[in-house]
Amino acid sequence: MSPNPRSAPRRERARAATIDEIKQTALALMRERGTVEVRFTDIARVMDMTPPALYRYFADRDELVSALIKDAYEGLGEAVAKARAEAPPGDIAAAWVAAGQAYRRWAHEEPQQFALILGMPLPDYAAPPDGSTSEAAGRAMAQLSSLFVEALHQGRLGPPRIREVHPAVELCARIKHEQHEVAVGPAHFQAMMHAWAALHGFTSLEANGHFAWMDPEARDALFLGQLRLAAEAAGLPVPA
Amino acid sequence: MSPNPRSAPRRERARAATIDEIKQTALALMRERGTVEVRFTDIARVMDMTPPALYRYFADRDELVSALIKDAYEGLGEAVAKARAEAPPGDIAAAWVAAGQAYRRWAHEEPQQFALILGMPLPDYAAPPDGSTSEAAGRAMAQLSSLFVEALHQGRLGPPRIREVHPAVELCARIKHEQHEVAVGPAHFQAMMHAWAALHGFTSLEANGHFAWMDPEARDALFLGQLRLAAEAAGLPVPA
DNA sequence: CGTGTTTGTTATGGAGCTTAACGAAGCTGA
DNA sequence: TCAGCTTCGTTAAGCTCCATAACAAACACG
Repeated sequence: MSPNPRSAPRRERARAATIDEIKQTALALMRERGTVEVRFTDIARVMDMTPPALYRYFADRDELVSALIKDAYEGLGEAVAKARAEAPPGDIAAAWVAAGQAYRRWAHEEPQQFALILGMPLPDYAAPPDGSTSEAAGRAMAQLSSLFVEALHQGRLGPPRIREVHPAVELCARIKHEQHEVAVGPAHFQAMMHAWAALHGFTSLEANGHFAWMDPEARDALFLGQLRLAAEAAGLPVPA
Repeated sequence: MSPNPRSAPRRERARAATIDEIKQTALALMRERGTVEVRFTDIARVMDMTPPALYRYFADRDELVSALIKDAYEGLGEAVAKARAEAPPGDIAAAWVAAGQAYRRWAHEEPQQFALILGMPLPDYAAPPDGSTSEAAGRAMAQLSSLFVEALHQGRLGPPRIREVHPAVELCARIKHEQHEVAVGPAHFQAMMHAWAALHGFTSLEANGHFAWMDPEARDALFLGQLRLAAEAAGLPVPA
């Protein structure tokens, strides 16, 4: 064992650390400038490197952005999952509020990342080829779906306030059900989508500054109202 | 009147036409490439001009984008107003559906313009200094508000499904009321915001491709369900 | 017509992305 | 230890685009 047997992994770790530093620097610059645009030149300058050096780690700028998008998907998913896990166990209403607040808070704190994954898709970014077209959609649905399942098991899932489920929607629900992505019936599937849309709408408008004329306290209250309304319509226990 | 007395206006008209052509070309390129980015070089090439010529009409690229944003505000506002006007007069439910469908259709047909005004704001674009921070928000509110007023006058505006209105929200509603931007009470003000958020959430998710895995027919049905739910919660007549 | 304005051109500079060519450092194995 | 390979960084250079400057043509108007 003349050299270090972990020498190769060490180099890999250094590489991983550099990749991470690049991404973190890119995020910091995005936050600083309030844009999703990011210049290789700036990243290099902050990192005390020359721009071409970055090409050892990312083939081009799009590849960096793709990596940032992937991270953002995970970041949002984790934030929501963590909030749900930290809510009082068994309390569906609290879990729904916690998840919604996490979604909103993440969007508010990371508007650039939020725009990256849920705003207009980049022209050339291809979703990771591992299946799911939109990972964020998948995660959101999974989080929501499990909430409904938990409520069902507790016998606290009421009928959603939906007049009738259109056959096409029912078909979609069945497909999702067979893919084990959604474990509830068609009516609750539709209710889930409505709840997600309402949550996302408020979040998106607020994150993009269209509620800036409102008092923060009013925004908070309004958001809670939106969550209550969605829960009520979906047949979930209504938060206090 | 040796030359044409309207000769000066003629030149102005030519200028206006060129400005319009630049903007239309920019929009066409945005649609074609699926981006909000637009290159002066490309616009000039399409218009058989050289890039510097464009600087006779717009000081820089940001000024062009600002003009496009302003147009987009108007485009969305007009689309919604037109749809409302064409709905059967006096039928609140139909008007709500028509307005919502117009909002959704416009976002679907012009995702770039939609992103421009309701997506992440550009870093350096300053809202037109004539007051309203977000014109789109103002227009949307005005459209919604007038819908509620009409329902009220018809005696068909029920109580919104809202438990209690938070004092901060009530204050916001009063301010808006005094500014003559919203002519309904606090509870219905809150209901309006909820309705707008739900409408916008579905529209935004769909326009950004996050419902692409769904059948178009299912999306249509889902959207209608969302509108019904929002109307019901707001105390508006519920569409059929 | 002659003058000043408008609108276009070509020439030029500067910034950013990206590739190519090269050098320094570190791992690897005799 | 030392030669060879890989990795990582540099400098040099080309391309594209934004933007300004300087200049030429078209045009309104007295």
